[in-house]
Amino acid sequence: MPEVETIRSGLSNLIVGKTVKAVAFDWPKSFPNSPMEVDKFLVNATVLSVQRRGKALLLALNSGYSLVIHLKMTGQLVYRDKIQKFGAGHPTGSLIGELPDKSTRVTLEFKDNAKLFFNDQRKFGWVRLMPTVEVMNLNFFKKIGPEPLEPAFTWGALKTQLQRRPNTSIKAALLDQSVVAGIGNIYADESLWGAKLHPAAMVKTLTDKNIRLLYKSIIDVLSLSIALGGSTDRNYVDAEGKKGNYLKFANVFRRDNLPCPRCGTTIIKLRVAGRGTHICPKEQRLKL
DNA sequence: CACTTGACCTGTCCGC
DNA sequence: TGCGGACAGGTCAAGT
Repeated sequence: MPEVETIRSGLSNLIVGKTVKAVAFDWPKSFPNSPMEVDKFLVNATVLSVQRRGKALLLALNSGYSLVIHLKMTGQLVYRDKIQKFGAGHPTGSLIGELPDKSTRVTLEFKDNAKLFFNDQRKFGWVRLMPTVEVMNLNFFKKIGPEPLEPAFTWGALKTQLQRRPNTSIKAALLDQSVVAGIGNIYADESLWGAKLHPAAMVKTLTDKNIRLLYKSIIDVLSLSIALGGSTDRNYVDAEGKKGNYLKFANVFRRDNLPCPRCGTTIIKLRVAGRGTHICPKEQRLKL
């Protein structure tokens, strides 16, 4: 979510008010709309806003339609102005080369000749054009949980949401977007380390104290990552093509065989909820 | 119903 | 070098 939020704020400054001139796309799973729909509701439409819900982006258009975008693991949304320069010498400092490249699935061209590229190496992500009033009817949004950085998300709200998954591991629960929106594998590991909880601990075994600490940890971790422009594990870049800086400050994620920043114990990697998981084995104990 | 496992894709890295 | 297998930030369908 911090990565998507970073893209959202960047794109908001770059494309709101711009009008689409042309659209190129060729991979139906990445962009399933027909050329007819695109001509009618996207070409000549002006971007009204760029919003985020969970890990999805919503670009509202003045045609009554919206572009809904999910980047999944390797998606990128990179903006290039009309000059089409790139690399370290460019004012934006983009680390992505010339676009489009082999991973480009969708290109939006604006009337001022600026372009927005949707790149996605693994083709898991998607862009979808649909009526704005129907967006929240997508299953993805119908079952999505609370936004962790909204004021309504209190520790009690976290407890209530967790009680919906009592018999699963706390890691699986945190990754479940219907429990809390926006926590992915990196932030689940970092939040659990912050709260000194073992990721395989059953949700129903957590105490109120555990949940309060976890709540604070989630908010701290997500807020810090947004402040640092998100995490670049491999593919992630922001709307200007720049990498995020959070992983330099991560405590456990991808730090197996390195010392725990709190106690010095060697961090280990295990598999929980089918995902690579990093913990301090001394501080994050599985109570029996 | 609650929960877990594979599938969706491409690319990279590691061991033989 | 080459090849096979495991793994990668997420979600969904199908399985138990």
